[in-house]
Amino acid sequence: MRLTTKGRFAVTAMLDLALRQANGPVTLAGISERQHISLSYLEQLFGKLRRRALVESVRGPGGGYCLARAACEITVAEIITAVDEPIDATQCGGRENCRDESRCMTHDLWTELNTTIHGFLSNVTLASLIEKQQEKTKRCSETLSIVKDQRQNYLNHQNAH
Amino acid sequence: MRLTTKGRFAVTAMLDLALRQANGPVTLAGISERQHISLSYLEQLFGKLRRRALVESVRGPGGGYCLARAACEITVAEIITAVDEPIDATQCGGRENCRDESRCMTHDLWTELNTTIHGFLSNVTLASLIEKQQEKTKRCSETLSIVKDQRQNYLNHQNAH
DNA sequence: CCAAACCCGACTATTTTAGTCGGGTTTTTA
DNA sequence: TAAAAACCCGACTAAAATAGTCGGGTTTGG
Repeated sequence: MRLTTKGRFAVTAMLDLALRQANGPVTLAGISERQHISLSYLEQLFGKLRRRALVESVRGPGGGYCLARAACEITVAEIITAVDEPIDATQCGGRENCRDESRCMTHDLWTELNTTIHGFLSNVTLASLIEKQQEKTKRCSETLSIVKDQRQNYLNHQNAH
Repeated sequence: MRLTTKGRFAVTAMLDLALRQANGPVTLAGISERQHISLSYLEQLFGKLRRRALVESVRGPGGGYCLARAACEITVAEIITAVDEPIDATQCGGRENCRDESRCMTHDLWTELNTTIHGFLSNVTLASLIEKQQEKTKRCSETLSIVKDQRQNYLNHQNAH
C-alpha cells in the first residue's frame, strides 16, 4: 500500500462527494472548484474509482458522480488502493535482493507493517470521518456558547455597578 | 515518516552490522558484499546514521562501524527517520490545500496514520528482529529433525521385511 | 609512508508524480 | 435536432524524488 498525495486527493474528493450527494449527482467541476484539484486530474482519479465500483457516474447534463455504496461501507483503504495501484508491497516479492540471514527478517517486518497500515485504513470509512468531524464542530460550538455566556455574565455584572 | 527502499536498505545494513559486530568494527565493504548494496550508497547512509548517533565509526585500517548502543536500544523507526529525513508528514502543514469542511477531516486522518506507523516501528528493535528470526530458524530445525526421525522409522520398517 | 578504511559534496540517470491536452461519447433540454 | 453539460480516455509532459555514482578528500595502523 502506497501513500501519496494522489491517494490523499482521492480521499478528499470522495469526502466532498459524500457530503453533497444528497441533492443528486455531484459534478467533478464542483469538486474541482471546492477542493482546488484540476478537473482533468479528477477525471483520471474518478475513472479508477468507477472501475473499482466505489462510485457510479451519470452522464449528460445534470449528471455527475454518486457513491456506489453507503458512506459507512466505503473505507479509506479501498479508495487509496483504487487510485494507487498495487506495485507489490515488500519489494523483493520472492526475487533477488533478499539474501542470507537478513532476508526474512526485514521481509517479515515490511509485511507486518503493511498489514498494520492496511488494518488502520480499513477501519476508517467515509462515514466515520464525517462523524468525527461533526463531533468536533459540535464541541467547538458548545465551547463557543459557554464563552458567550461568560461574557454575558461579565457584562451584566459590570452594568450592576 | 516516509517508507522508501533507502530506509529498507538502512535497516538491512544495520541488521548485518548488529549480527557481526562481536568481532570488532564491521567494514562497509563487507556489508556491501554481503547485502549487495553499493559501497558509495552505504557511505551516504552511514554518514546519516552516524550523525544521528546510531553508529560509531573507527577510522583507519581495521576500522569500520559499530552500533552506538545495544541492539535492543535501536528501533527501526530511528533508523528510517535517520536516513529518510523529515519533509513534514501531513503535507498541508497549516498552509494552503486544506479547505472547507474536508480540511481537518483528512488532516487528522493522516496525522493518526503517521502515529500508527511510527508506533509500530518504534516497537521493533534490531534485537527483536534478530530474536524473531532465531525462533523461526529453531522451529525450522525442529521440524527438520522430526522429518528425519520419521524417515529413519520408515527405513527401519522396510529393512524388517 | 602506504594502504585500508572512513568522509563528503556534487553530480546524474531513472522513475514517479501530478497534471495537461485534445480529442471523443452520452444525454438532457430548449 | 442542436447545443450544452457532463463524463470518458489515452497520450503526452514538466517537475520532483529516488537511487544511486564519482572523484576527490582525511585518518590511522602497521
